[in-house]
Amino acid sequence: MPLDIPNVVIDRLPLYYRLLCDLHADGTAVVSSQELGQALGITPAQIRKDLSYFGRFGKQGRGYAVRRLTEELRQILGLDRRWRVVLIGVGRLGTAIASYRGFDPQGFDIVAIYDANPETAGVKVSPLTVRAVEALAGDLEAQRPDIGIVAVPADAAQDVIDTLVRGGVHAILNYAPIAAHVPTEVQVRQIDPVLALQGMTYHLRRHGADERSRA
Amino acid sequence: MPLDIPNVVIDRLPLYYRLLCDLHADGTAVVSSQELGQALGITPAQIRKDLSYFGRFGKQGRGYAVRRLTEELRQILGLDRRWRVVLIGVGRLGTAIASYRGFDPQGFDIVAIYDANPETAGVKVSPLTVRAVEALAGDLEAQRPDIGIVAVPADAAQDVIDTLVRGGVHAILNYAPIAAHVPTEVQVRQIDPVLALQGMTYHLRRHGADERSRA
DNA sequence: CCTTGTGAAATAGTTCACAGCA
DNA sequence: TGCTGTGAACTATTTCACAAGG
Repeated sequence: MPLDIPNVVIDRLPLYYRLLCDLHADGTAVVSSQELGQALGITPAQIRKDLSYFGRFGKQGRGYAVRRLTEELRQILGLDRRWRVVLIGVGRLGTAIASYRGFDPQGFDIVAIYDANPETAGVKVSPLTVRAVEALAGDLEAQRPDIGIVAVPADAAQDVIDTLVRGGVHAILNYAPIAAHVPTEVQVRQIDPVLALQGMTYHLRRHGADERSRA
Repeated sequence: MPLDIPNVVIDRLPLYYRLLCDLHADGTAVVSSQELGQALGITPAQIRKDLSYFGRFGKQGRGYAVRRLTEELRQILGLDRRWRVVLIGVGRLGTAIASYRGFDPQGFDIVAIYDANPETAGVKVSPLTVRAVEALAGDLEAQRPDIGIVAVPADAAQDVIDTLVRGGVHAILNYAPIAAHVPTEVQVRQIDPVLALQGMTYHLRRHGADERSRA
């Protein structure tokens, strides 16, 4: 119902969802915001507030029914269906992504994989044959996938992203080290280990004195 | 000098730094906050404010000298030195990380790689031999690396992280799908494609009507 | 002109603290 | 008692808007 839910809230939901799935697998039936917070390093108040945007899922004095809340979050996040994913770029990283076992159980099906290198066109990952990237635009029209994963070199990435967007893809997971340009209605998430490392070295520096004194 | 710089600001700095490096490589000598913002999808005011936490690097009426600003950011982020990195987990993902060419030019040296699988102990990535994960704790004492990259399965990750922390590592890049528990003085960055995808499916759902009407 | 650097204003997000219910 | 759900208070972050300088 509510249309103006902060984006930070949305991005925490998958965290809650994953923990709840684990709890459910462990046989836990009820959990409090306190316990959830402890496990995730988030304050209980924040978790309660986040969930309250979507409804009243808890029972006072008890906590949240794990099964019920898992189901609600699955609905909210749109994980009650499967999503069709295309992967572009089948180098070492792309191959690792294509063969990652974590997507399928969460409802993400990689339905096609593409590479610009003509020598890479051939059977690669178990059920999928690598297609020429030139076929991407046409395939998008025919196949209408929901999500694109971009694992091509930086200098090819914006072109691939443009093709995906023109082909009607509204969600892109970008592993290429560029600031992707997309229309506002297209979701992008960036995965960039170098930026992550550089964000940490800032803190390491300011902390160097401590570290050295332990030597 | 200033000690209370918002963390969001720090995490944008690497973005600026990378763009400035690119501009420098292209021969651009001066750039305005306007232009930087355009390229990164960030408001010019935000960029000016972010930079102002660290000093006055611009010239009114002109903009920022690319070379100067790049140099300042390199200092600020601690990229004016090399950092020693250990990688734990040499499966498909770990192998892709170990052979990624993007770390070295940014000052990150992978100095050792570890795996729990005894069969994996042997020469793997060009200059490095995979070591048994049992050797990690001892090696940390001797080698004192700065950063750990964790690419092991979820159920092994917290143990590895504990070992890294006990061994004096203060920055961890975690690819394992768990909420890592570390003391506050240890930096952690999470790389989790499934969480990223799940954050996007929420938006895809709320947008489904548009998409279907195009069919 | 043009663009920075920056207080002040506005917005966004988090935490508090307590009423209400099992 | 124990815990949720939630306005209100607080804190953080972004944006505005303009003086000042080249």
